[in-house]
Amino acid sequence: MQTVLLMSAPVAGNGGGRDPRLLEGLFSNLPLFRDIPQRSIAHVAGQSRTQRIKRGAALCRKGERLPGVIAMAYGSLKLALRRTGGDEKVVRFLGPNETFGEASILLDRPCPVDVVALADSMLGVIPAAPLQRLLENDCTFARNLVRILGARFLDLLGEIEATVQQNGVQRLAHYLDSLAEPNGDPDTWIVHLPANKTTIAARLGVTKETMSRLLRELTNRELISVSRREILIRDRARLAQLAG
Amino acid sequence: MQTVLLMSAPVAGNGGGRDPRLLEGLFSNLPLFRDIPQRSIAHVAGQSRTQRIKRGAALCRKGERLPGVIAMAYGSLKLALRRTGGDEKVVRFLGPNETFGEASILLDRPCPVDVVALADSMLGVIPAAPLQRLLENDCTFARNLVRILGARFLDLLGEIEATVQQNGVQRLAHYLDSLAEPNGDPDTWIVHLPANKTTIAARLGVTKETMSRLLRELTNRELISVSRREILIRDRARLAQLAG
DNA sequence: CGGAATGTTGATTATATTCAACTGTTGTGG
DNA sequence: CCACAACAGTTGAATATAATCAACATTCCG
Repeated sequence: MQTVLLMSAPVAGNGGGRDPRLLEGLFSNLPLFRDIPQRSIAHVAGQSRTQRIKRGAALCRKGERLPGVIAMAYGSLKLALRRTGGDEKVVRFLGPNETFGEASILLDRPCPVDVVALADSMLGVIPAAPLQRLLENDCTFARNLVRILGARFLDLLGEIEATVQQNGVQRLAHYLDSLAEPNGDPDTWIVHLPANKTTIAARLGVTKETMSRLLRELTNRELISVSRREILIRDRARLAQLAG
Repeated sequence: MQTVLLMSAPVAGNGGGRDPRLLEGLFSNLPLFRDIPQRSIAHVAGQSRTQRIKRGAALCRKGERLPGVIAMAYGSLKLALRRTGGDEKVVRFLGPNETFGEASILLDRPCPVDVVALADSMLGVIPAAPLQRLLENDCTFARNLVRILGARFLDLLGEIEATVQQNGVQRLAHYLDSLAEPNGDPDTWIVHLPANKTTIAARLGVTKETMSRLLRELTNRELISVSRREILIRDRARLAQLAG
């Protein structure tokens, strides 16, 4: 642990600050900077800043300019599209060591989604300029970006596939299956939902009411049991089968 | 016009063949190879082949390995996801000088969609090896890919946004508006549908029956008139307003 | 403790699908 | 060139799925 003496320089009241050490450590573990020389990473970190953001606050709204590529240190964010009627479709959750905004920043396009904190969070903000320069000068960085953007593209296509060819129950079953983690008991699995049920509903493209009914449906079939954000998978095989 | 003497070397019965000249010309105009030295393009062309494909035939099925990045010379393809019940969701149409498969090929992933010819077509097939080599050795190529993949990603996100927050009429209105071309008359616009109505329906994510009803709806409101694949936009302002 | 946020439930409604029958169009081989 | 089969499009009725509306219950936090 760093002492207060080493802690970051002036932190603005708005939650922004500088802390090149911390940023360099954060960036070094990102796929974005894989195999990039440490001095390049340090240089980018020197141009970047940290930002704290409170649960419920928006880092950026759809259509605004993103301040830079976002690299999560801790907490969690949601990326969401607004829907008619005030509700939303969550496109992705963002947790520690994940990044967002590469495409928007490098193509100089406005932010395609709302970016909102689900919990008090801290993240690094890497402005466009040093990334553009790195893209010009370091082929490894360009190749990292090709991998990242390619994977994002294919993931998104997978999302479309799921929403287009599966109904609510199937999507929920698949989602739960994808989050299943081993339990003490070898027969059952546990899922800890990464957000509240309303937000998970938005992630699955249904309303909270529908989500509630879907969970009850699976509970009635004795496939799962629900307790707050903890879901016990009682019959993973049948659940997976349901997912298609 | 080339004479028979200059025409491509042995063309296999399956529609595949070699024609480095033609391929080099085709590739030179692609964003993929922008600012790439002609000799590199020629080298890639030397490793590539042409392929003819008949209307209705599949170039590749979802889950299979793509033979390479596809570069359209003439004709048109659809990229589609299969849905339960045998119908499909068309993700993209592909016309002359457009490319497909960069992400799948470079990340060595299976083809994420069915690729089917809507008309007799010819295309270039660029196998993975020379592209991988170019990616390793030519930063410009890597940067081209970053632009292309980034744009594809943002386009796809736009698609999701449209399907998620607009109903059928709105999507159709927006789609027609996006295809509108000037007419003789300055008050009206014309749209030539790039495929038959069933396929356009699949592009918009509705059934052909719904598509038919939507078109009639817009016709009844005197916003358009329909004649085969030709659609006359009679009131573009109101149509665009409808699109939201 | 109390108010705000989150979640549940039932009744009703909107939107588009499915099914079925029918019409129109196109392209092919006799 | 026509007959005809395959394909494409239209229309109506019944149905499925999930959204919306409204009321209430529960949980979370300050």
